Amino acid sequence: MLKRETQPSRNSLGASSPEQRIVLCIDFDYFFAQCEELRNPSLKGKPIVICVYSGRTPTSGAVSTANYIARKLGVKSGIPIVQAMKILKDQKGAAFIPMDHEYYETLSEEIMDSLRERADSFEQVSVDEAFLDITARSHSDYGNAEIIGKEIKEEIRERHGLACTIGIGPNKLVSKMAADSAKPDGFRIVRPNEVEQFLKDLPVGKLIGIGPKTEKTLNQNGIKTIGDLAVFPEDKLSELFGKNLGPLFRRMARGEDNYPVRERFPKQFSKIITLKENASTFNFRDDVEPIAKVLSVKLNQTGFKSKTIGIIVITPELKTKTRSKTLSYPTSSEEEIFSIASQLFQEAFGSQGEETLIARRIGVRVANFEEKTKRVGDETESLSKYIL
DNA sequence: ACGCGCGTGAGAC
DNA sequence: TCATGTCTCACGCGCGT
Ligand SMILES: Nc1ncnc2c1ncn2[C@H]1C[C@H](O)[C@@H](COP(=O)(O)OP(=O)(O)OP(=O)(O)O)O1
Ligand SMILES: [Mg+2]
Repeated sequence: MLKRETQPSRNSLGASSPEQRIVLCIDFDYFFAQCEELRNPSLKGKPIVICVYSGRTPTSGAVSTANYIARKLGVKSGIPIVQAMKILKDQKGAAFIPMDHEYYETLSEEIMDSLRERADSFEQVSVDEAFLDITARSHSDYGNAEIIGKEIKEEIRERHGLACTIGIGPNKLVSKMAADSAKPDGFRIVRPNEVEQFLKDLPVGKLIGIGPKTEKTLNQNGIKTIGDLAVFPEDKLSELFGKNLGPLFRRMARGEDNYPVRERFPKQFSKIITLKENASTFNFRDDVEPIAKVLSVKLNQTGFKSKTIGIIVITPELKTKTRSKTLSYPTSSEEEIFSIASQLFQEAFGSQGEETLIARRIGVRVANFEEKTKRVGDETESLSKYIL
């Protein structure tokens, strides 16, 4: 019962008519865990859990990712480490490895650099994921796109030793969903005339941007599949999700997405730590200063300065509270970040009186960047990452 | 009406 | 039965212009 699938554009072939793009999405398989296998091949065949230890107790923390052997048993991103330990307690040789983000970042950069050369335009979405616009070099031909995609996949395996999954489609949204449907070690093309069939029977929650909260609301309104969402009255959706998000969801359900593949630049940096014990007051020099230092160094290394400095407090109930302050000038100074963050913490925890805010985790954020040196074509603000 | 600053919430990785 | 860390975007509100 779906209707159309793309939106403007009729033309075929030739240059870059608005929606004859071909977009490739590449996503490395169980990335952090696969990186660990790469430097320690004896791990292969065993369950691997990449852990973010918070330092609260020796085992407290969460799982960053797990390889597919562990995943089959129920270990996945975000669950408590102890829960993963319980799941794997009878598995011989299960490996719990502390996250080594720098190492993964290094491998990622090497691969991303080689990918960038293979695209008309390139967008790195995360440490293990990127979009390549390959419209021109495939001449808008999916046969050519298939050849290019398979070349890339094998090149990464041969040159870098990593398995990845590639999805190809008429836009970022579809290419990403194609990749999601094919992992691990997969390759999938969804052509424009296949988009509707591809999407229609998937649960709405599989749509990028529809998380647990939105899915629940949709389900309560009888919307179970992406196909349901695609034909649900637009005004009702606007009522439920607002006049922008409602229609947006509907367009996404139709596989429509005009958002260009373009380089991204960071807009904020933050650092959050978990306190050894919950606290409503703490030693700024011990807790806040090192955070300010890290952020200052990062700003200086990347050549950004920020006008907005904020703090983040996560309560024992895991609610997030934030306070922020915008300066009339941009800064990267450690002292300044430290001093403003401290002020905001004082304020938030009520220097005197006030109800007592209790923190489980605290953090600092810098945002509102101005570039120190040059600036490249940063552009507009817009709706979601995936649609016009 | 618009842009900005601020706080919150949702989502992705 | 414990719940990381980092980032992006949307929304709603108040405010000044
Ligand atoms: N909730 C999280 N907390 C911390 N780190 C995360 C989280 N989710 C993902 N990551 C990190 C670890 C992942 O290896 C990496 C890439 O994420 P993602 O592509 O979603 O999973 P993955 O690469 O491990 O598995 P796969 O892509 O095969 O499903 O980002
Ligand atoms: Mg991945």
